[in-house]
Amino acid sequence: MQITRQAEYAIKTMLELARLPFGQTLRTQEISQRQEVPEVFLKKTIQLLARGGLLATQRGAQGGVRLYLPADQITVADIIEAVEGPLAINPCLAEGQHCEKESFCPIRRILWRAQNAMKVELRRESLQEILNEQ
Amino acid sequence: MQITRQAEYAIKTMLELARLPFGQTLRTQEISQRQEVPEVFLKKTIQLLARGGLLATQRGAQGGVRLYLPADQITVADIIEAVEGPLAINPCLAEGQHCEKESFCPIRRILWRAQNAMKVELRRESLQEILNEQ
DNA sequence: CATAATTTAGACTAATTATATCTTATATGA
DNA sequence: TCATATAAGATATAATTAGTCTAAATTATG
Repeated sequence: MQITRQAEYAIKTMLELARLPFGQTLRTQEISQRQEVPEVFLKKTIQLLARGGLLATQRGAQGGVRLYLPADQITVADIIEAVEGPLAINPCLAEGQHCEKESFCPIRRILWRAQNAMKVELRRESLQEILNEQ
Repeated sequence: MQITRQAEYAIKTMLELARLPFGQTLRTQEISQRQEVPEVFLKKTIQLLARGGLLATQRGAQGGVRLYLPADQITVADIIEAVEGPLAINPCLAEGQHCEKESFCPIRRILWRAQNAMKVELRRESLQEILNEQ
């Protein structure tokens, strides 16, 4: 019932980048040091975020990572989904999933409500708003 | 971000028992067949529920498993906690946990809200109410 | 008291998921 | 065009979760 460590690292990374003026890059190494996450592992995490359309990466000297969208257009839900896949607390509740017991399964209904309540919160605020709150 | 398969089996088991008049027992084998969960694994799950104070078990002939409390006093949150431990979407958010960054960590605040919203839903209805809804 | 039914307990295996490392490809600037 | 910085991709290791098997303990019943 926990998000993965990788998802946590991803959120930290995105927040770190969201503090910069939009468009500015940071090296993975720098992020890893500031947020105290293992660098090589962070690179893989960044790959997932890039594939998910949340980060732009640039190789080579002067390269690095930057947000693909402005911080007011990204939510924590987006980040978790980019790293873990669909936000679902049970396989049968992932979007696009159907179960033949769906119509009468009492578990599905209660879990769906819980999942939905959680999603609503994770989508409520953008990274920008989260940082402004402090 | 998912509950474990074991937690799902546990919820199914508890709902199956909640359909019976309070005090009535069912054999593990019977539950496993009705709910289509592997029997030997279900036994382990039942142990956890019994240790968590949710089930009473009785060995021997005519033995079996029954609810320890009436179905209107049990929530899905109770069941998940008995099987998985504290309901937390990140280690730092488990009850009793403290983190020195707590006061200013932006991740903690947003995740806490999401976790709380989910918990509220999982505690909103008793097993009795869940079954009555159908 | 003997027997059969049934759960308990623990060790073990297999599968899946998470984490970490190593190698390759690409971009930049001298 | 070469050396270096940097991310991408592939592979290996570790941890967790899921499931099985065996033996022992408990209880009801004849």
